[in-house]
Amino acid sequence: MEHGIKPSYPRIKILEYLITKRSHPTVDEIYSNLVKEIPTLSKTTVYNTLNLLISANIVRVVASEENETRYDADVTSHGHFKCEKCGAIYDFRIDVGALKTDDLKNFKIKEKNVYYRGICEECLDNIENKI
Amino acid sequence: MEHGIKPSYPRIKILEYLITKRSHPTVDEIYSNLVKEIPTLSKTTVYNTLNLLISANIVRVVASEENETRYDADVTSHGHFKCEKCGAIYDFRIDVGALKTDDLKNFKIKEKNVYYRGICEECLDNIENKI
DNA sequence: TTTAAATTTGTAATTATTACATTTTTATTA
DNA sequence: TAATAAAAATGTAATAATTACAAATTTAAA
Ligand SMILES: [Mn+2]
Ligand SMILES: [Mn+2]
Ligand SMILES: [Zn+2]
Ligand SMILES: [Zn+2]
Repeated sequence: MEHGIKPSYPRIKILEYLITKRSHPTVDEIYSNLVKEIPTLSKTTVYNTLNLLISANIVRVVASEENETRYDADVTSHGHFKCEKCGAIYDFRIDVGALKTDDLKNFKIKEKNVYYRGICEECLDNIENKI
Repeated sequence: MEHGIKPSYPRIKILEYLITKRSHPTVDEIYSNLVKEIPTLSKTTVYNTLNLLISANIVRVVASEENETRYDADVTSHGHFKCEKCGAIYDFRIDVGALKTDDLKNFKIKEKNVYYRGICEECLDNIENKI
């Protein structure tokens, strides 16, 4: 595994889950799905591994207003949209660098997050079709 | 109180705390400070009141990566910067409307959050002075 | 193969938040 | 004003997320 982390089986599977699913899952989602394949997996290992991946900058936490921590293996700059109907978190492209932030000119910015909330296209369509 | 909420004493004090302090406090901070003045205050009341103010759109939750909910009585559009040294959350002006988001053109956006993390000017100065 | 180091596990502790029944306060009406 | 009803606040218990930590297991090194 990259960044000097030893690639144990649980670690590989957890990162693989994040990369392939791209659902910005919670610890619970990761654990519930992987425990089928790795019956000895513990939730503590999921927490440990995610925190390890975060300190290695391979994984990021999705900023949100909810008190549910969601994880993302895409560490490139992009925004998140959470649908309040279906709960899904969508990625979207956004040029965060284009934003002028004079107020922070003497601050050291390490990470930028853009988080929107609303109703996704699919849920809007469903509402229309019900009428 | 605005928006049809009856202005009880705890409600007034909680909103007043948010407006005057502007520190984006946690429930714990609000409770710990106000209980000095209102000895019968309960933490549940703080939670109830904040949730009430949120549904009335008088108060917003600050989006972040931490699992600590922080509240803000400034519901106008602005960004938040969290200093990882001192923990303070700074407001900054940002023109969120300037961001193009073609990916979300068929989505209904209800709320936009911009959250930065890094080191604030004051903490950077302190680090320099120690050298 | 022995030994040491790293990783994983399970349980307990901590913390944040909500649920809910009871009490208190406030407003309404006789 | 006194009785009543409605709203708000309180305290405790329940739930859920996360971390702490010691013991067990696995992996790597000698
Ligand atoms: Mn993402
Ligand atoms: Mn603010
Ligand atoms: Zn949706
Ligand atoms: Zn600082």
